[in-house]
Amino acid sequence: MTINKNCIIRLSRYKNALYRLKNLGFVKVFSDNLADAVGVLPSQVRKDFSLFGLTGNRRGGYNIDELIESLGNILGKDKVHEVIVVGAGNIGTALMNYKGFEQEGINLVACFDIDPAKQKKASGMPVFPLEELKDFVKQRSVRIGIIAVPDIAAQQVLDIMISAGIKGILNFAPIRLRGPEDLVVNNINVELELENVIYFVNALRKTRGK
Amino acid sequence: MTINKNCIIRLSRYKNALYRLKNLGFVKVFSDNLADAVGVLPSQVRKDFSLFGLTGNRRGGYNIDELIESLGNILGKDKVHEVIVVGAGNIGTALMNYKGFEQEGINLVACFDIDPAKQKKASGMPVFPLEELKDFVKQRSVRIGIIAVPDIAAQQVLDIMISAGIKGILNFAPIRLRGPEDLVVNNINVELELENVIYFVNALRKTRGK
DNA sequence: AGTTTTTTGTTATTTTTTTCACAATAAAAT
DNA sequence: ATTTTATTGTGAAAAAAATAACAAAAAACT
Ligand SMILES: NC(=O)c1ccc[n+]([C@@H]2O[C@H](COP(=O)([O-])OP(=O)(O)OC[C@H]3O[C@@H](n4cnc5c(N)ncnc54)[C@H](O)[C@@H]3O)[C@@H](O)[C@H]2O)c1
Ligand SMILES: NC(=O)c1ccc[n+]([C@@H]2O[C@H](COP(=O)([O-])OP(=O)(O)OC[C@H]3O[C@@H](n4cnc5c(N)ncnc54)[C@H](O)[C@@H]3O)[C@@H](O)[C@H]2O)c1
Repeated sequence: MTINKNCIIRLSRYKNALYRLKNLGFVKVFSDNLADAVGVLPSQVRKDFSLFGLTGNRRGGYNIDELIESLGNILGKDKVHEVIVVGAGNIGTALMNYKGFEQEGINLVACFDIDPAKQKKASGMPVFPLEELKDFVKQRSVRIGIIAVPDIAAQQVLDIMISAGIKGILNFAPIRLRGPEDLVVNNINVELELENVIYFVNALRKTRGK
Repeated sequence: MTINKNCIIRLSRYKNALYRLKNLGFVKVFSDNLADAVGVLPSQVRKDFSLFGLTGNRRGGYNIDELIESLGNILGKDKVHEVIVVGAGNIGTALMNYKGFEQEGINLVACFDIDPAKQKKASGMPVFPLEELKDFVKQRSVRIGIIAVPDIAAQQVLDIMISAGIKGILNFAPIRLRGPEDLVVNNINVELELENVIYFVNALRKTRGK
């Protein structure tokens, strides 16, 4: 059983689909419902579940509440996770304003920036000077951080975060970050994804005529 | 030769790494330099290049300028691509303010929103009423669009975009979009990525003791 | 009660992707 | 001019992931 990023991503998607099905009033679900909701094959759903010992009833499908609970446990939804943001620019501000994290047990607790003009402690989420990051993270044992600073600053910010005890990073800077082997880094590169969409639109136009 | 999303993503990464190397004054590059910059094995780099007929010189590596040009052609960097944004909220505004797209030949030309309070034609990028999307897109033959509206509105917005002629989507709404087979959709799901980071941080803590 | 139908859970198969391995070759060194 | 060294380009091998296949089991039906 190899822990595979795509597999965990699928678990999150199953969980989100289950929330929706539950809201729609469903009580049980079959692997092909989930497959359809997420865009994979039913055998993939059952394979993923099997990997984590998630079981249903033959001919009876899966109980949605139980499945949500089990997936929640696997994905760490049983506790609230505190997360810091570094960089109070366009992206950092968008994240701080976003209301959707709370329901997922993700709690953005503070932001840090080098620009004094961005710093504010009054209303909304506090934005502290970068120098205060280390103490804050250590004191509150924050493990997860988001990097939303320009690419040239990203590695240096990461190094500070690592020294403070951060173990997992969501990185928006379009640069490959270097860190110890046990550091978890997921990258979101908007330009790359757009460029990729453009490539495939062109590629399809070429192959499918017109 | 199967066109594979990850492979194209790697081509973009190689291209970005080459920009940096060029700025640093390098003229030629070896597969292991690129591999290191991007975080893959040298054989992967050569395999990718081989798939697209990109060649270098045995023992001489690759000429950076030539490689940038070739990758640029493959990735459609020879022309400027017009892109529209739908949803002038947190994410939409962050994207509109972002200066980095221009250098990549990506031109965000307009935004559309249903909320009259968000609409403005004066300074900066124009934000038009949603009803004007179809005409705008048809008239300018825009092919690519970004969805930055709440999840409940995303599918309905997509349908409008498709009817207007949009062929490729970058979607920020945490929902699976349905469209015709030849529609290209890349999703950016920030919560999912964060949840994933959290999972692996916890998983590592469990396996590696402490 | 027995038969049919449906859906799981898991093993086997296939496909895809990555990695290896090495001959071909060009530059550098002798 | 010959030898050594370094690096590509690609076909073969290995690894990983996805898909299919199907026996086991449980519900529904007769
Ligand atoms: N905004 C977008 O839509 C977008 C799109 C694609 C990629 N990105 C990437 O996301 C990242 C953030 O983009 P943005 O548009 O929010 O940038 P931004 O310039 O709006 O904000 C960056 C913030 O980081 C702060 N900062 C700079 N150096 C710092 C440091 N060493 N420590 C702490 N704070 C520091 C700045 O003061 C600023 O507030 C960038 O790497 C960018 O390339 C953004
Ligand atoms: N902001 C974030 O950091 C963040 C994080 C994770 C996911 N997301 C996702 O990104 C999307 C956008 O998030 P946001 O924070 O920018 O939302 P937002 O609420 O700030 O903005 C949404 C905008 O879309 C507009 N809108 C609503 N329905 C519309 C319609 N039918 N047609 C056109 N415009 C419409 C609204 O008027 C608003 O301006 C959402 O799907 C959200 O779940 C955002």
